[in-house]
Amino acid sequence: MENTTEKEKIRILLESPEGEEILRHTSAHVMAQAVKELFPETRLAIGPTIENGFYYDFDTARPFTPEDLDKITERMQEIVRRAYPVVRTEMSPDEAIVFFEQRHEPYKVELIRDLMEESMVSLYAQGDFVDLCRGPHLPNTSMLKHFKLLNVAGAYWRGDERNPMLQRIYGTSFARKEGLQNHLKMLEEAKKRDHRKLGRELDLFEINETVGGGLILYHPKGAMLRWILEDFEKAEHLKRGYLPVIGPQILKSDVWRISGHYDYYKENMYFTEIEGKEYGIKPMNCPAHMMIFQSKTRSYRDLPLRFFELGTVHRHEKTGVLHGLLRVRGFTQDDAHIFCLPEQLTGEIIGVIDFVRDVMKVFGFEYTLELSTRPEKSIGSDEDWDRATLALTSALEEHRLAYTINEGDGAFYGPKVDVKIKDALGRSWQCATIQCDFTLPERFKLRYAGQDGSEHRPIMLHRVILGSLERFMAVLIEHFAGKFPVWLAPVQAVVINITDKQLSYAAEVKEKFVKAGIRTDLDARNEKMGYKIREAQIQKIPYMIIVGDREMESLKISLRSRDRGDLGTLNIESSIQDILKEIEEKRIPEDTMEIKDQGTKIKKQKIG
RNA sequence: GCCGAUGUAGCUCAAUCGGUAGAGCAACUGAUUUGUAAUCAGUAGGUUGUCGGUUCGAUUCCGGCCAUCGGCUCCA
Repeated sequence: MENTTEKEKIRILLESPEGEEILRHTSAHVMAQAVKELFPETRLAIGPTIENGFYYDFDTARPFTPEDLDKITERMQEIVRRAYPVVRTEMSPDEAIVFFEQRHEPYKVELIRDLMEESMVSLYAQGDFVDLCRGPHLPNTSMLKHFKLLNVAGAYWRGDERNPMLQRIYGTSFARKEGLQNHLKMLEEAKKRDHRKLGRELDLFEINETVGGGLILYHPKGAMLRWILEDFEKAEHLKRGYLPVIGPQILKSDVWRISGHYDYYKENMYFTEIEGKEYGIKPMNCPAHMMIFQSKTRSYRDLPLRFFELGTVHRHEKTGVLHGLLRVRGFTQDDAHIFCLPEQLTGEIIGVIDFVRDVMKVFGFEYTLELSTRPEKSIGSDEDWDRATLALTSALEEHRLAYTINEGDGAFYGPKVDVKIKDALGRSWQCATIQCDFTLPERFKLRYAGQDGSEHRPIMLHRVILGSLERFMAVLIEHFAGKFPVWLAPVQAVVINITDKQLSYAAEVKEKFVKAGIRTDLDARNEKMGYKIREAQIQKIPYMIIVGDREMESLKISLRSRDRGDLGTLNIESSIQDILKEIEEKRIPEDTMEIKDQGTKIKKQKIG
């Protein structure tokens, strides 16, 4: 028997991040054991831990059903009750191969073949179940308490689509009941905030089967939100010396040959034909910007030149990857290309990072920076790479910005800095990215006249701040759970009359708000006030302006805030001023940051 | 693209064993004139995703396609 202090110690250890990782790993083994007991013909593949959980891949005769998950859960609980000690043994890779061949586990054998240079491999056993595993594990299966199997999915062996598809079961496991409960609550909250659900409920946008997958129809309120973001972006870019440019939707394939897209990106592009000439619908904005740079002789005095475009691009994405506004086939990027002198590069990068900082502050996002360096498959000279990487790092260092390095994760044409923002549920999203590119200036033969009178190649940065407006809107919707700050709310206020008697006064009040520049509706329907308030709350309209006899007689209004409830009877003019101030300051509602969890889901989208 | 699930009214869902579909909300009409999250009554609304097969008869069974959802893969 363990004494209490010993138990206490173990409990504390298990609650640490490392402890929970071990716990989850053992959970995966217990699940595999349960599956083997219930379906002995199943072959084991791999079962690692992931953020907040674990999974195990199985090769099965038939896919698992939700009922199977229930059975597996029951059997897991039984295995926990059986309280098997978890025993580590070691053997040489050769012995291990024989061992797993005897047990008819071909995937394990394949894994061991990659470990042949090791002198020993470790195995963990609990009861009859033995798995190849580096460990460590819990000493006993009875220590598993709070776990739940979540879903089944197909997954390729070793993540390669040429390999057979296995059945993966995802689950989660925690040392404390509250941990599990919180996590499940977070998943539920994420479901409630799902931008696809809120997009319908708030009547922002739709994706229509007849129109096509991955193509967005913005409804008036969604389009309003887009406009607000676009106006904001235009103003911010003008403040920072960007010049507007606009390229066409289709460009002759000649351009795509120059840019390299015709060779490297063709399978993601759509093509059309005009009078026998092939045109490509743009998947990126850069070639048009290159052409505009090229359109006349440029001098070093013109640089830096910052071309900005809210550029709508179309990319062929496989049907299975489409996902609401997050992964679409047509989207608009807040795209810019900065052409500069070598000595301007660091300053320009800092300028973009500052830009990102300012913008993310406005929306209330925390973020982290990641530097991605040269990948194996890449083009350009070592000098170019070194110079560009140095420019990025020195910009980060000079600004004393914390960043992590993704070795070899850069674009094939240059290194990049990605910005990962973190939403109210702790999930991260990639939005902004800054990429150095030597290829395109080369391919388009861009040049400027230097101070020395000779021609030089400018350096170019691609960058987006919000990334794709579609994606950013999705993140905003989920981050705010549809309760947008007033400045972003498509409808900022709604006038609610109590009876028909106040209709004309209500219309007057609405006019005053509208004239002041506040997006205000009038709900003149013959419904009870409570009904209209309920509807406005559900529509997450920031302010409800209530007018009854009392307000009409005193020429006042009663104001109700979506977030703070009844604010009492107020003057029209001072209410307008207060709301305008809130809009001006782009104030963020306090309750946005409700639930935090470690859940991390990274969605990337390429820029051009 | 791959594995699995799903597709019924604008939305959320129901329909026993195969016998041509029903509710709530929304919409519309009428009554009601209301004080901080749902007033009452009535009316209308459907080629059950789509194409084909089996059957006397298909929302139901089978197959193809499309789309969506959960993943995988992909994401210059």
